[in-house]
Amino acid sequence: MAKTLKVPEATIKRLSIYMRVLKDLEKNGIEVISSAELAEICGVNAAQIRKDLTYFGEFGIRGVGYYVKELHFDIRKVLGLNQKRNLGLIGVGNLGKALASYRNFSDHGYNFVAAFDADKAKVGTTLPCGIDIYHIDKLKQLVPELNIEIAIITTPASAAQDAADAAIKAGIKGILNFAPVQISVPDGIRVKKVDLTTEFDNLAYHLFTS
Amino acid sequence: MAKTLKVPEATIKRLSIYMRVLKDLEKNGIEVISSAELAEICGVNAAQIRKDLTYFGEFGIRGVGYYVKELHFDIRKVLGLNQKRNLGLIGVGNLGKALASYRNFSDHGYNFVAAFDADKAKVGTTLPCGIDIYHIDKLKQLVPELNIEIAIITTPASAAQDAADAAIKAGIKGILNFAPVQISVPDGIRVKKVDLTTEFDNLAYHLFTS
DNA sequence: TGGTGTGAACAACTTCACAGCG
DNA sequence: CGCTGTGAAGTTGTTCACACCA
Repeated sequence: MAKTLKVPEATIKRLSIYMRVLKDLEKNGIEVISSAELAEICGVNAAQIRKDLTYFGEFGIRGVGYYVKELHFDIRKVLGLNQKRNLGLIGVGNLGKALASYRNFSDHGYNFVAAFDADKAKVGTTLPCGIDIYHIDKLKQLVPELNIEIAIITTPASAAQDAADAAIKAGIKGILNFAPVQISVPDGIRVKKVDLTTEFDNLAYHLFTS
Repeated sequence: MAKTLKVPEATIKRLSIYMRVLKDLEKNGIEVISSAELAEICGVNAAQIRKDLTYFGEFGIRGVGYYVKELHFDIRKVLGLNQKRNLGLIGVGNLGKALASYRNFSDHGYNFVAAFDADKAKVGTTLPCGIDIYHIDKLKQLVPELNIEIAIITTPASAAQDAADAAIKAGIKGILNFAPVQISVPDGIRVKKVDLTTEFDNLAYHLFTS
């Protein structure tokens, strides 16, 4: 019985992790798992897992645990990941190329369908992974045409805001921003920033301080 | 007057962001900034910034704000980022190569000094960015020799745990793990996992669910 | 019996509101 | 006067502990 209390942001993040682990367990033929065992693998508290799940319903069997395959399917559905998503890459540098060819994304239903760059020398060429590179001006046309839902920005910091503006004007609703700069967007558009340097800073702090 | 109350994890993460913004402001010749202005740029609450800073001392001037250059320096010091760090890359695939050549890291004092891989065909060659590739067996020797402090794991999931084990045996204390798998480590070793697929999942959830 | 589902206690983090200082 | 620094209030997220059920 799905309740519609507001779901903590932290819960959403963990569900995505549970899903990955369940997928793995399923592949290895594990059929049933308890919250305690799953917690151990995911590195979280067992009550946490049970509580996370109650936001969306009851999925377990008392005295037994959870059916791996079933729970995997249910979480998938809850997260809206039971369908493929088309991605557009904006900014074809080293990082962009690496992301576009990262197998793990397509394994999870995320497919790059086009790449965009301002550099005329790159436009018209094709990435090793088979994705064509278009000029940024083509966003407006290709976003609807190829049904691109999410833009991945891997431009230099100085070009990131323009890239975001162009993507939004073309109809993009979600952006994953790898450029080391905060970009501002109108209401209704969702941006996630992935700041790798921040991760280093954090690690360094914990390693070398006090 | 630095107090030694425990510092929230969330505060550490934000300090790293403030620092990046302050660095930028300094470059643009801004000399003074109020918590309200800085908050606006960072997308957080002004009181949050002031509170974050109180964990480490008093850095502002009432009625005025903060001296950009000074605050930048102080946060840098607090985070232990006032010195360079040597990184070792383990797993020379597309992602690894992209990270090693990412200018933004070296701009912030993080330098890749060696790369390691199990593939004999890669060993002995040099990356475009000038970093030599060694066999994983060389970790034990080169980690102390090159003073490598942090390992960046970009191997396939199946090789990540072995890579971590080897790095730890060689004396590494901090690991940034890009492989899509949870790795387990002994006490005293710090691991940060960067899970890019999770970021997509999160974005997709917010975009396409209720 | 053993493990889920969950209210209630607890802990962590954020925001408010204002005293106090430059 | 304006903006910092900070106790106190408010909010959000986590863990406990146990009733309940397969």
